[in-house]
Amino acid sequence: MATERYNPREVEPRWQKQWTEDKIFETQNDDPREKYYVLEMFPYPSGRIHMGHVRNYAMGDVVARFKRARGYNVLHPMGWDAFGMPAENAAMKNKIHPKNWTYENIATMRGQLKSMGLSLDWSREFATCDVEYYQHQQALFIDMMEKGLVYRKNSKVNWDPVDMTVLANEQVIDGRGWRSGALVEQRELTQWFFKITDFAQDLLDQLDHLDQWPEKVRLMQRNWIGRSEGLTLRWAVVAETAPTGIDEISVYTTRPDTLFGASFLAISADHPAAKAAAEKDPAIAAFCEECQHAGTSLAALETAEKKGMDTGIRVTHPFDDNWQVPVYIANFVLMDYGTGAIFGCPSGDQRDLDFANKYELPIVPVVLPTGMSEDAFTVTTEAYAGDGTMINSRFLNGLDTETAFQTVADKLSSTLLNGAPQAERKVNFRLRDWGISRQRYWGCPIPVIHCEVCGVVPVPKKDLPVKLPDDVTFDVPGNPLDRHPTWRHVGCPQCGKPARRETDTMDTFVDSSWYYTRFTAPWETQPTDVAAANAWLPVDQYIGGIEHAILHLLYSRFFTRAMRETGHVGLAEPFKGLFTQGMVVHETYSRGEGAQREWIEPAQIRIEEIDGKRRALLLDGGDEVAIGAIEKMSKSKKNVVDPDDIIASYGADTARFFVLSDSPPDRDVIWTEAGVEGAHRFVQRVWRLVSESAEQMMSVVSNPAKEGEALALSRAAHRTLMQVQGDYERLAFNKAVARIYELVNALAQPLTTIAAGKADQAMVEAGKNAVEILLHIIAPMTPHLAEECWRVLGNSGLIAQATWPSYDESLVAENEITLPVQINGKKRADLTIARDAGQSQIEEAVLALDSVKAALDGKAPRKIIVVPQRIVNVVV
RNA sequence: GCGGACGUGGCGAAACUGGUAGACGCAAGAGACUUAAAAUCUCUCGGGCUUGGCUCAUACGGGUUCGAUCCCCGUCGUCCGCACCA
Repeated sequence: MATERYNPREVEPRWQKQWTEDKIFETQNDDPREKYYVLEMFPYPSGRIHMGHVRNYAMGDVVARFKRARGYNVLHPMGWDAFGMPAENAAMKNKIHPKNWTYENIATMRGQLKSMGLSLDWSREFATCDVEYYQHQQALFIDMMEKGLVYRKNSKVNWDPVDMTVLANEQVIDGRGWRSGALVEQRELTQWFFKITDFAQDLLDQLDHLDQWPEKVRLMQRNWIGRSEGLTLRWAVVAETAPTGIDEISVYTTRPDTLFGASFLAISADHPAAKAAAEKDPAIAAFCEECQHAGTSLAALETAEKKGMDTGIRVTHPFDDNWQVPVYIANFVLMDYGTGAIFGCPSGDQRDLDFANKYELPIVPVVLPTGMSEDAFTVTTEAYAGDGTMINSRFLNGLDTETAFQTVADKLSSTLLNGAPQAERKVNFRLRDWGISRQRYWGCPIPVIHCEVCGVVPVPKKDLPVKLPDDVTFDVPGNPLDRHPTWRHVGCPQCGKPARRETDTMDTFVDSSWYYTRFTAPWETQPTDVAAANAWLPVDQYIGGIEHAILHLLYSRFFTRAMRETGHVGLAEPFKGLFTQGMVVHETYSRGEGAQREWIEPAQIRIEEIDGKRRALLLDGGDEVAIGAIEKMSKSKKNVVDPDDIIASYGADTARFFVLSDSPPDRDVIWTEAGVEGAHRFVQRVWRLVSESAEQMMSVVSNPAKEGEALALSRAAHRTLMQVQGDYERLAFNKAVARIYELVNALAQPLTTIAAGKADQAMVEAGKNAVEILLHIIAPMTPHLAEECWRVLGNSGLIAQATWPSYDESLVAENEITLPVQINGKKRADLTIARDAGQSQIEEAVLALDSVKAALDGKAPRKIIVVPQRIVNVVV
């Protein structure tokens, strides 16, 4: 009867081997059962998995195993988001080829994931840097080109003159390249763009129907798309002030109602009128230059002074030919939003007001806040941007802002200027088209050829893939594809003359925008097997970090739409359910101050409590170090715990169980050594209780008790089964864990009695039934432990393939309930009564209680409130 | 600046979204077993008091309600997203 301690180092690999040999997680597309697609955001192969991965994949695995037990045909695949800059950085630093670096990392991380015992279908695995994958991405690109969803245009980019590359905005820190530290220049380059703005309205509208997404994410996307309704309004330039070729300036406004409050126009330094004015006036040219070199960093934007310069240009007010308005170049006007020009109404916009005060422009209040008198209302330093009644606005006076908006829009839409309507209603989006050109080697080559005669020619599909050449060097900065001796030279597919390949590669976000579709038929010779994609998609449950709330998820939503337009899938929304998990965080330890500060790894520390205060001491030498803030695990703060170490010392089940317990899954979880030990104690306890009693239970039938001593045990098991089932459906893993602890606590006594051979037949049968339920509900979280316990109970099959048990209704429902009894809203007593007792029966019983009698003191109660199955409140 | 979320014991958190506040875990304390330690088991564990009971307590101040951690108004604090978007 005495059993050994549970040894995960021996047990876990054994079951992993069995699962692999039996191929039980390999999913068939022709399986007739109802489908369920669960997916965790695939990892970037940076080198080793971290605790964030463990948490992410543990959650997905619980869902996959649970749904499988519930009878679904579950698709749970894994792959690698394998293109990107770190591989090239490693190449430059360590003289290793990006391809080797990447595939070596994948091999390492695959092994690590396998040691977690995840129920993944490894037969569908791929990496985005596999030619077999990116060739299809190139085909998609060509199809999208044909549908007009791809185009080229000149665009301003952040250019790092040292690394000789374009940088993303996130890679520019305080105006300098994040790697080189060089001052970043603004350069105009011809870049490839995806027309995501074609779908702006639909991407916005469909957010309302994504009801299994976190509200937070939907809101972030809504803001990012940034829809606004307004007017483009053309202002005639006063002829004698006009630069060459400029006879009107078009502005975008969401507040045409405030048109009579206009005191200036402001245009971007990149606006054609500004450029024209600059040609004539060196001072203006100098100002434009200054605007263009202004820092793009957050700090620079925050503190940047609003600056402007009068161009000398004057425009005529749309409603008054005798009213001239000055045109300024302003450093805060963006060329790529609206028309690159605005009209300023100082009384209604704080920024316009600051500008007007600085350059002594008129401030005319035009909107009177409701409930204020016109005499008392002035605008000096604080603008009023709200709604109200129009004043100082001629024919608009007395109208509300909304009516005034429509009046102005109607009038100017039917007024002609230079032969066209002076204004047009216009919906604008903040969302910009997606620039995908990257001047990098380690990415998917953009499959086009530049021919001097034919222009831009897509690579014919029969010539795909455009493979990355292997023989590249990284000893000098810049894009190795650009300086490759032969790769870029190619014959034009149309005219046959010498031409050159596009050397830009695609943004890695393109790779991750459709991988979930590829998983549905990774063997297919086309990008997708449409039938398979339509059958599996949408992903029922997608799980990943909140950091992808906007870009990855929005790009994927766009891509599915683009793939629908090109006939590769039949739906628009790829992810039905989305869950954003919290991070794994850890205390930080350090010694020293300021620049001398040295961060210390948790593995080198032991925690002791001295005089009631937690202290961190170095293992080596025992010096005390400072305990710092709890932060996201990061290499720089050294507060990382390596999953390999945890799995080696405690096993995968303990690691999985711990990251799922304690914190709600969408919140951060604090990694502590004590917490892990707690999880490990649980694993050991379950093993001990089950293995010690298994021999007694092995030969009996599993049977819940309906009466007698064992009833409580059966009730606890079946109630827990019902609750945990609900918790898993809602991804409330922490609650499931709490209830499982409760059940194990309830099982401890009976199982000990059974193990000692002192229990009667009914108890042993009920015990076996309860243990089986326990194993089923822990199996998704701690699959190896469940499998091992399942075996010692005498089962020959795998619990990973067993069907989820159903709970017995009669054991879940209580015949008698205990109602709390309140007097004036404060709990004073309990009342145990039949579950189906009627209102009057309950009232009678309540009035008979001693404490109620005492409180009433012979008087009748004012009111008795009975909430069925909940509570009774007596109002005295 | 705009938008959003959150605030409950020493700590992570529960409370079926208006019905017994603190389940479960961690930490701590006491005890049992042991030559000893580990492991295991039992008990205590928000504050106060006149302690078999009463009372206060869910950031703070109000309100609605028979009843508020939950709804409403205000204040403070923390975190997140966007950020010159016209």
